[in-house]
Amino acid sequence: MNVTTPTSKPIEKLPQELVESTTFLLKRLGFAAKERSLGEYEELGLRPYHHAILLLLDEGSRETQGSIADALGYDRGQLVGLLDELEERGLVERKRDPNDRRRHLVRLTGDGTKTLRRLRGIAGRIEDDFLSPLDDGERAALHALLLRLAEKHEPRCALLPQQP
Amino acid sequence: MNVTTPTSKPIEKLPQELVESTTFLLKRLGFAAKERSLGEYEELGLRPYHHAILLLLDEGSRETQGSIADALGYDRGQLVGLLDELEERGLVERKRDPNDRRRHLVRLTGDGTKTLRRLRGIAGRIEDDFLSPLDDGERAALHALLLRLAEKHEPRCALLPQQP
DNA sequence: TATTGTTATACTCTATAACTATA
DNA sequence: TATAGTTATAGAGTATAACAATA
Repeated sequence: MNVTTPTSKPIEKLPQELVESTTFLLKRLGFAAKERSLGEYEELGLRPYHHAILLLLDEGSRETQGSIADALGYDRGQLVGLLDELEERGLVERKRDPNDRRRHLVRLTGDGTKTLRRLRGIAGRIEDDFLSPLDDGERAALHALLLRLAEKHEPRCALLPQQP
Repeated sequence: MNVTTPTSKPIEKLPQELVESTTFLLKRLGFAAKERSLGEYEELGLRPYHHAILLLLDEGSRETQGSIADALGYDRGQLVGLLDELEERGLVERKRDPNDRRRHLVRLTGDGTKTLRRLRGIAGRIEDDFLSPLDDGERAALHALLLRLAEKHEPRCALLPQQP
């Protein structure tokens, strides 16, 4: 459902109760951020999913497909297609793990590193534009609050080990 | 892509750069909030879209389909199906506007009001659980910050008229 | 001719599960 | 038998545009 484009006419207001709901704002802003990202990444023919994969590979050299999927929370079947697209463009390489021939080891290529640099630039611009209504202190405060929520709802975001 | 269910195994960490990105956290948390809402609303056979429509009708008695779509940012074609579902359950009524027979006037029924009460209860519980890592002051601070962003990215959320 | 609501279509996303090859 | 990766399929969600009635 297209929720992004404001009408040009006098703007009809959302119900007050929705605007007062923090989870509603999170849903709408998350959607807006996603739409923005999809649009900006399009110039490289990639999506945020690809960026996340390249970032992960850039951090810890070689990963198996299963560990990539687990770390990013992606479905393994979906990951195959994403890696196919990255491999076709020569941004990553897959090769069999000689120790366990069921596994594929994936790694960044030189072109992948270059493309990652461009993606970082795009992502940085999106971040800065999206947060432009806030000053630096407010941005830090928002990030800290979101991180607290993410530790509960997205445990992969946790900075420190969970205490159950 | 299934991003909700944490694995039971030792949790693989997301790339640090993603966790440090506020827009990334907004996307993930917005998605998590959406999934949570969809699940909880299921017991009534409804979705958050229906809740938003009922809230809008509850605020300002009779609305045309076009004004509902504009206020909520929904596609008009999609709204038809949502209203069909609400009408089948007897939660809203549609009738032609005698002044302009192209228009349909939509209003809440008594059952609609009752169901809205139950939806408010569900939404309140979701809100409280989702924000449970934060105390009251932190929740207010987060809401205020998100509202600032929403005024830019979702003008319908604006509390005061825009100054262009 | 423009607008309101409706319907139909197509396209994207994603969830599921069957399949292979290795272990 | 269980696991890693692959492939195929179906379903939900949504965007687009054609359409009928009315202005």
